[in-house]
Amino acid sequence: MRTVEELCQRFRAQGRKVTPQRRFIFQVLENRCDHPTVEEIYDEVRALVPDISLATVYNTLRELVELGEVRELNLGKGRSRYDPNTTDHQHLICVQCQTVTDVRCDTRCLELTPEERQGYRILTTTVIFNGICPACQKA
Amino acid sequence: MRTVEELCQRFRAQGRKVTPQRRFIFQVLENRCDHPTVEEIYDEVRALVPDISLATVYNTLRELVELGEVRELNLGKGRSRYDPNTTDHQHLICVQCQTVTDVRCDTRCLELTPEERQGYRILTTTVIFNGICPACQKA
DNA sequence: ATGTATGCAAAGCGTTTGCATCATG
DNA sequence: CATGATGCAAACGCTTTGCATACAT
Repeated sequence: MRTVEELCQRFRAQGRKVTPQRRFIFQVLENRCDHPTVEEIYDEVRALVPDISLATVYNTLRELVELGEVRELNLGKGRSRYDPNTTDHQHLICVQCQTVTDVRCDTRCLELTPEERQGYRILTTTVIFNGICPACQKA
Repeated sequence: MRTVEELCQRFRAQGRKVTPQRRFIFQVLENRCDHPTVEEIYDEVRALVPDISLATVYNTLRELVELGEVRELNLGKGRSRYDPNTTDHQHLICVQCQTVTDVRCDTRCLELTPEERQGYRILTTTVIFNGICPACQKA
């Protein structure tokens, strides 16, 4: 995802408006690698703009996802998580505490053979490593 | 997943009861590779037991998942899909029509190095190939 | 006879939407 | 000043739960 200022420019360039609420949401997301949920983002932004509505957070996140500035992670049931890192990478998920960590690993070996492809045209490949994080291993 | 009769035995062995509703749900799932949703299973079972309740389908599916007889697929938003194939395999998903197809491919190359693992103990690796199915490519 | 399963309806949870009001460009 | 954004609350879709009744063991 771009910097807060770049995002503001991009929004304006598209006829969208830059409100204080949006600016704070961008700020909370910037350089974030802990894959927060909407609720977590909402709580942090609310510390800065006390009467922001949850719907505004949802709406702004949806726009950021549509613009390709943020990636939405649907890791099974429950709430979505948001990832401002839009470069190619995979995720490590702790099955106990649900912590999500970025991994960068070579996935080229996953290229399917024509038979395996079954006529599909492959666009992207998602890899999720499910495991137990260091903290949960101790407990 | 086991055969209908084997499942019935397993249920009884655990103190669970084998009702006609459950038997029909097992039957609809047996040898199934199209990854049906709860709604689809419900509709098919209802053709056999007209006044079965949706809650019974949900409850029975949950039990089958807990017993490891059926795998629940949470592919992003929306409803879950159920897969009676519990052997090691991956999925091809059409991003347009949401069709899910099984793939069997070698994922051994995805073994993470110690640095990549970041202290996690990896249990399973989920791979999803997102693409466009043959039918949608024509349209 | 005991206890689990059922159907129904209501509640739950995360997310979206409608609408009157507000404020950016 | 026009248009898009906001906050609120209600609606939504999927899933779970509470409860009285029915049925498998």
